[in-house]
Amino acid sequence: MSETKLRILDTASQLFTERGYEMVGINELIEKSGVAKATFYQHFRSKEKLCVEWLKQEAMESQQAARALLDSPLPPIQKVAQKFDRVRDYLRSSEFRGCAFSNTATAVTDDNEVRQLVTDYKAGVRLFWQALALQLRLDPSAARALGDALFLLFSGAVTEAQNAKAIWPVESAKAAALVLCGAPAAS
Amino acid sequence: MSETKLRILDTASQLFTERGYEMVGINELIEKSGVAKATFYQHFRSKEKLCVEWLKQEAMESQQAARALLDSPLPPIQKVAQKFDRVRDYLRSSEFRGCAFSNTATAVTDDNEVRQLVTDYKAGVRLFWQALALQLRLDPSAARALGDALFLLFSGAVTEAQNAKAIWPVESAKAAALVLCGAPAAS
Amino acid sequence: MSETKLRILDTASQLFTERGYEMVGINELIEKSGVAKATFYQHFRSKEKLCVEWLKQEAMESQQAARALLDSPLPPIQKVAQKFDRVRDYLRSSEFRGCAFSNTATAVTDDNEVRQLVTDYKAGVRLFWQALALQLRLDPSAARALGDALFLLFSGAVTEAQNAKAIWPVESAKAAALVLCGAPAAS
Amino acid sequence: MSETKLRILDTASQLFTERGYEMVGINELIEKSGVAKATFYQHFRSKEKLCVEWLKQEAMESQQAARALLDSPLPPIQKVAQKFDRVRDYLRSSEFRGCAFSNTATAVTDDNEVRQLVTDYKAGVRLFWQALALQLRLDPSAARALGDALFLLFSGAVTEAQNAKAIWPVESAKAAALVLCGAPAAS
DNA sequence: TATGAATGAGTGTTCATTCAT
DNA sequence: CATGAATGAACACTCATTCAT
Repeated sequence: MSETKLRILDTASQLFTERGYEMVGINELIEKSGVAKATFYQHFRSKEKLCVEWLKQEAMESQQAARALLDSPLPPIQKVAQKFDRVRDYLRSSEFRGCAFSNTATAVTDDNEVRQLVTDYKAGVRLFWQALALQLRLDPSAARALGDALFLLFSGAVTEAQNAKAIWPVESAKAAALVLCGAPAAS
Repeated sequence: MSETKLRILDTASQLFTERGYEMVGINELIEKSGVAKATFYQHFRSKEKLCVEWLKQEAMESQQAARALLDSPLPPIQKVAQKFDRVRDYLRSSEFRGCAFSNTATAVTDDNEVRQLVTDYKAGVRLFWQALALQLRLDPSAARALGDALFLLFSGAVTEAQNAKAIWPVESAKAAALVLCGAPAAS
Repeated sequence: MSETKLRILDTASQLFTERGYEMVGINELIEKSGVAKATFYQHFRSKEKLCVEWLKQEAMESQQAARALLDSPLPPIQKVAQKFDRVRDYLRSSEFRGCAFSNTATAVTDDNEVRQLVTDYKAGVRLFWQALALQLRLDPSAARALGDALFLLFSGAVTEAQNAKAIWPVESAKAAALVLCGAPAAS
Repeated sequence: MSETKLRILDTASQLFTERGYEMVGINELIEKSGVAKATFYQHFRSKEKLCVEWLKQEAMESQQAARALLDSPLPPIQKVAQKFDRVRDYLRSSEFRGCAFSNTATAVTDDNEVRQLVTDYKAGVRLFWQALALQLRLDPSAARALGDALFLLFSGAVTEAQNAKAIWPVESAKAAALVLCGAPAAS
């Protein structure tokens, strides 16, 4: 990937994260990237393709972090706690902009490459939580149920932190998650 | 409220719900409403004001349903179940478009009347879940924690049902909610 | 003239004077007048007709004042001075909005009732200055020349006071006018 | 300056001069210029910025002519006469559209870049007349007074030529100007 | 006479995209 | 590989005016 293309992608990542896919125009994007408009279109066939590449990159990074956490030697219950702590830090640092995938999905039509990407990404995240739940309990059926519950708690926490511009949803969700995992409730 | 204004508001409600606030232009809106552009602007000072009226109406209906459920003679645990069942039916009927408030919030800048409306609405929903939790347990502190957990599970279920275009998140969230409420787990 | 019509005309007079004919919309006009839109159009066939009635009224008042000044027992040279003093006071009180007729003429097409009104009004003003000049000197030809000069000085003073948002053009024009009239120059 | 931008500016100059800044819409402008709307906005950030560029160009040309006249070896009294003769020719050729700066000032709000441009331009013209007066008389104070008188006579002549669609105001003002300059009156 | 509701034609501006070089 | 210039279609919004009652 050329240095120019990377610079555009970085700029896009920053702007899309900050304000959302459709609140960022091509003009601002190329200006902040320092490239000409035609140069942009040489690297990305359309704004939507740029969005796709951005989300693919985000998905890759997210999946690597997820795998690393799964493979780490921490006790599973602490992995759960860490996941919430990390998103708390991320939300604080990003002015509570929430989940890039969920947010972007609201801005595109249904029969759309971006939509498919979101669906696939979310399916992957769900699998992560189920795998993590498997590390907690041996019964596969119960693990799936617990994993889904944790996934949904986590998703709700991110969404409502974005809506409230506050961190309490993450803390509350973390507490509930630990309860569901069988840990003694924190005060 | 005049019949024309109601017709515009109904059209807007449908289009905004289906495709989101900023994916719907004034031109389409007035065409589908069957009114002239100037007629629209005689009833709504701006597109954003229309959005505000739409969300206010949605909030009112939602709050009335919430109050009715709280006041109903059902056992509290069944009220929790019903809440999830209702959103399941709604999501099915609306092609999984998710929460109008969360979705709209992603499409507006931060210092904005719409944003405030979303924040206020969500605060109201949170209070609903806490009140419902209070009907389950006597300890107010535990009730608040449970209420928040249910609120976040519910929110996550709606978000991920929208992302997956599937109903399983609602069912899974409902099951987890019942577990948190102390009910014996359903299969 | 009905009381309603008068109220509209008064409001128009104020708004047109303050901001100019085309910077004032019908909507603002009827709102500030406190009448319904259809009521406005019952009294004035169009915005342009309103403009015509406004200018006619302005012209009448102006001509009455001019006649009164001509007929007053003051020494002619003092009448000249007074004319400049009065416009100075008017400009100060109106935030230097200048001549309603000249300003309005710039905002309408050429083959237009308003344009004709402006032309006629200005011809009247020119005659006023010539009549005043006649009171100063007996030679009719020289009086016409002096009258025109005073007319143009006066017009330039009003225009440039408006452009500069300052009163000096009126004072300078007055001084030059007095010189032209044969008075000893003021310092 | 690109050829396209120049074409737009030329078209604007012509239309604004003929009918005034706000009587000319962007649509007509681009159609007469033969460019697409977006092309226009690539060259001018707004209609107002176009106006600014137009007036700046007009001001530059005017100032160059003024300087050239001041520097010419003509007797000062003939420079005065020439100034009036030139504006007479211009008014005839432009259907008596008058002063672009004065006319435009009536069409914009007060706290406005265009307004400032007008004020500055007019201050420059005033200085021109004062400088010209200085070439006639040695006493600086009297020169300032004479310069202002000539400036206002000139301005009034242009305004009233526009209102009357006639050339006599320029001729009368010229005659008066020569009188003020101490020349023997022309018939 | 007075009005509330409706309108067609326009305003200035921005969008993502393409072309010729 | 990069660019400056151009574009059609859409954007949200306002204009002066008219209609039915």
